[in-house]
Amino acid sequence: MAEHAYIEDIAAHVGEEATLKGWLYNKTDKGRLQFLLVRDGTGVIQAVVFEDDVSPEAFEAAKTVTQESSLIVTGTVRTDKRAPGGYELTVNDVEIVQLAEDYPITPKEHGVDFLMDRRHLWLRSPRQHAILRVRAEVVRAIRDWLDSHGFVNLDTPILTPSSCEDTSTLFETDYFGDTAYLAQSGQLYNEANIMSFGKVYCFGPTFRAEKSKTRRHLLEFWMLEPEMAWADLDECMKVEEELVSYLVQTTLENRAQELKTLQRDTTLLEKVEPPFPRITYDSAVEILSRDGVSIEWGDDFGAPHEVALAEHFEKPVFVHHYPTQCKAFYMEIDPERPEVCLSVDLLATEGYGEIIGGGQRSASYEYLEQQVERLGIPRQAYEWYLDLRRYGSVPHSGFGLGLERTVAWICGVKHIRETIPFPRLLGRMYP
RNA sequence: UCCUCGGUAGCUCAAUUGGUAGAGCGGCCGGCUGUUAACCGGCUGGUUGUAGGUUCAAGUCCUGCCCGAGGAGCCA
Repeated sequence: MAEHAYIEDIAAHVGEEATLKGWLYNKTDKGRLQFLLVRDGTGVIQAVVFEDDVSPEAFEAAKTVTQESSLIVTGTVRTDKRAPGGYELTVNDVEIVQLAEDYPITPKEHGVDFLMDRRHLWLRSPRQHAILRVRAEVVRAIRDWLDSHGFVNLDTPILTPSSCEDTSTLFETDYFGDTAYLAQSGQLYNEANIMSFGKVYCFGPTFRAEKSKTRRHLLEFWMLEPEMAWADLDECMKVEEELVSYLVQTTLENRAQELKTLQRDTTLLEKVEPPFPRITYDSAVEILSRDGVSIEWGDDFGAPHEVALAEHFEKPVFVHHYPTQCKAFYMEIDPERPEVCLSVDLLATEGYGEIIGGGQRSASYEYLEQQVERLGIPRQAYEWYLDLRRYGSVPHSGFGLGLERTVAWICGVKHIRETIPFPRLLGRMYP
């Protein structure tokens, strides 16, 4: 293919002739003057075609080209205050590569159902493009930060054997006669990995067959799970706030244009720096009862509680020491108060709720053995996990960060479905 | 799974107390050298989700079903 320029680099081509390859985003027909808004994945530029400047064939192409047709335009790059973006192409040739007919998504309003059925095309819209660029930035930042802070990336399996008492929230698949389940978490495997590598993380898709139908849930979502040997609850929180602050600040810096497209008010995001406020579950319950949001000690927080709590803070807030009964079986209990455990959730600002759940894991063979027995979990499936406490057990902590929830928060988008290219939702697996 | 709301033109919606189904956008034709979701004139558009029921008459009222949205629970 012949060399061509990209719109994001267009400033370097001012005064030169450039060839752009892309798609027609929109067009204004002024008769002898055609304004073509061309996008190429890296940006959008206005290409101006004047009848006297081009061949009759090229002008005809400009006049008849339709929304989302693929095209190649050649022209001189200029700065122009009248142009959206500040740069403009004075065209001397237009070639239609493929003429799109009746592209369904117009620049006007559409409903959710209509757009979701056309997700493969919706991805081209400026807003979706901006959100997914932010997603890619957050992913890059996650890896950058962890890789440069001593974490080893060791991904964990997606096909896993039955390992809990309740398989109702697991997707089931055939494993040559055995039953395999799609992973809900890589954490247990991470715990094995840290005993070899110290600090590790896995980052990949996880699956929950929950019949959740809310703006915060996907059946398939991406979760980052760092795990650290020799880290207690406090160190866990420090890593979380450092990481989250880095993600937010990096995105503010590198994706300012996209956040502007999304009309994101970044006032609160700019304040996201360590340390984050830390409150215990007990004081969270107190705050909530003062607010008149009913909660009984021992109950886990629902979405309304998380929103009400977060409203008291201008930064994400840690809630730690949850009741042991409402957290996972492997959480370390507080030696002073066994009714609470060394767990911590991070609640985002502005009503986005929980973006991280984690804490210190139990290092005790005896306690975990009891837990497995008490909950009626098949012991055989956990023998390897118990081994980790038999051969050099150490205090350790880790957490899971929901990528899509984090991206939704940073972008300020209402629904998580827009933060992943092809969301898997209750009752929706197409396209 | 439960609660609430909805389904009318390609899209977004309107349609009075049950009385001839409408607008904007899109598309098509024409006009314009500075448009920013352009504007101006014309044309094009319908098995009102589905199956029954009530009625002289149903988009409108009743019942079942299907589909969607918002919320709850659960969680990242």
